[in-house]
Amino acid sequence: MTKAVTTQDKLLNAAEALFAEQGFEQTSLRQITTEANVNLASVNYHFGSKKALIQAVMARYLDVFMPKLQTELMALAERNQFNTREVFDCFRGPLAELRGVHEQGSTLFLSLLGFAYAEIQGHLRRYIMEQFGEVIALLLDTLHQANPKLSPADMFWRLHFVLGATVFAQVSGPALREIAAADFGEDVAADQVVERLIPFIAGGVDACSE
Amino acid sequence: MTKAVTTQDKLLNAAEALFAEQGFEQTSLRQITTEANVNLASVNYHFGSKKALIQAVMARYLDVFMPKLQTELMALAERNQFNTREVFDCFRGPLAELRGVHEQGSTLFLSLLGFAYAEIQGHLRRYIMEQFGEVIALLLDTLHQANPKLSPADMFWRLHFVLGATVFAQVSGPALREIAAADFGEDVAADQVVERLIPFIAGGVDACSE
DNA sequence: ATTAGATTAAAACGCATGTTTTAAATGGAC
DNA sequence: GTCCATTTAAAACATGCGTTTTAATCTAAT
Repeated sequence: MTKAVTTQDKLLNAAEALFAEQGFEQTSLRQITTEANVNLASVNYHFGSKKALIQAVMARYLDVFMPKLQTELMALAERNQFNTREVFDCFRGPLAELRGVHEQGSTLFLSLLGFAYAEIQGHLRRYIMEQFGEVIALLLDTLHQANPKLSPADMFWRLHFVLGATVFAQVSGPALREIAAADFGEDVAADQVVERLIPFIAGGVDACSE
Repeated sequence: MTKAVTTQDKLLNAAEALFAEQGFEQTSLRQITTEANVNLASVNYHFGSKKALIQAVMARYLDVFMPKLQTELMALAERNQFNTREVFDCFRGPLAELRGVHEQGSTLFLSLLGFAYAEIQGHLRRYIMEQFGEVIALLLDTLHQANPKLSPADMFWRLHFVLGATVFAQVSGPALREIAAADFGEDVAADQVVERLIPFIAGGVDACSE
C-alpha cells in the first residue's frame, strides 16, 4: 500500500511549487487548489487563511534548517579562530539537509525566503523573527567574531547586503540561468549558483571599509 | 507666474512617490489619482494604462541616468588600467545628476529599480533591456576588463549579486535604517547606505573564485 | 444499518482592482 | 459669441481575489 496523500499535503506541495516560482501574492488560492486537484474552500478549512498556508509552507523548511544551522554555528564558535568564509560555509550542510523535505529543497527554500523578504509581507518577516530570532542573533555574533575589525553597525549592513544578494539571486535565478546559458553556453544548475554566491558574499563582508 | 503643473506631471509625481515607497503592484491607480488630486480615468486617458504610467515614471530617470553612465564608463575604458572599485565609482556621478529630476532623485531611482527587479513585472525588465541593453553590455565589458581573472560567466553572476544587494538595500532601506538607528544609535541617511554598499560590492566582485 | 462527526463540493458574498463609457466642462480659433 | 477639439468628471463594467456559507458526501463507531 502506498501512503495516503492527505489534502493538506497536496495543498502544501502545490503551494510551495507555485510560491517558489511566482511569489506569494502573485499566487492565488484558485491556482493552488486547481494544481492540487482539491476544492477551493479546503485551504480555509484546513489552514484557516492564505497567510496561515504560507507560514505552514515555510515552516516545513525552517523547522529543519534553523536548528541545523544553529548547531553548525555553535560548533564553529567553539574554535578559537575562524574566518568569514567558514561562517558562510556553515550554510551548506543545513541547505543540503533540505533534500529530505523535497528533492530540490535548498533551491525552493531560498526562493521562498527571497519572496518572503522581497514582498512587503510583514507577517512573514515577523513570523521568522519571532520563531528564529535567536539563531539570527547567533549568526551576527559569529560573523563579528570572524571579523572583529568591522563595527557592529558595518556588520549589520553587510549582512543585509548578503541577504539581498542571496535572495535576489534565487528569485531571479530561473530567468538568469536562461540568459547565462544563452550567453555563455554553460548550463548552471541551481546548486551551482550557491557555489558562485559564497565566495562573493565572503569577499564582500571582508572588504575593507573604505 | 508659476509654471502650470499639468495633470500628467501631477500623476508622474504622485506615482513615483508611491511606487518608490510601496512598489508598483501594491500601488493602485485610485491611490495615485487621489494623491494627485485628479480624476481616476485620467491615467488611462493620458498614459493608456498602468503599465505605461510605470514606464513613464522610470523613463524620467533612465533617460538621464543611462547616457551619463555610458559616457562615464567609456571615459574610464579609455584608460589602460583601472580596478573594479573605479568601475562602480562611475555610478556616483550619474546618480547625483538625478537630483535634477527630484531632490531625492538617486534614492527614489534606486528604490524604483529595486521594485522593478523584485516584482515579476516582466514588462519593465524587458523595457529596460530593450532601451538600455547596450549600456549594460558595456558595463559587463568594463568590469571584465577591470578584473580579467574572472570568466565572463563568473562576472555575469557577480554583477547580478551586486544588483541584488543594491536593490535589496534600497527596498528595505527605510525599515533597516530604523533598526540600525535603534540598535546602534547612529542615524544613517539614505546616501550613506550607498557609501556602505560600494566597498561591499567591490570586495565581492574581486573575491577569488574559490 | 444507523448515526454523528469530519471532510469535500459548489455556490455565493463582499471587496478591490484596472479599464471603459458617457456626459459635462473647459479653452482657444474664427 | 460660437463652435470644435481637448480635457476632466462621474459612473458603471468586468474580472479576480480571499473568504464564507450551505449542502452533499464520506468515514468510522455504535
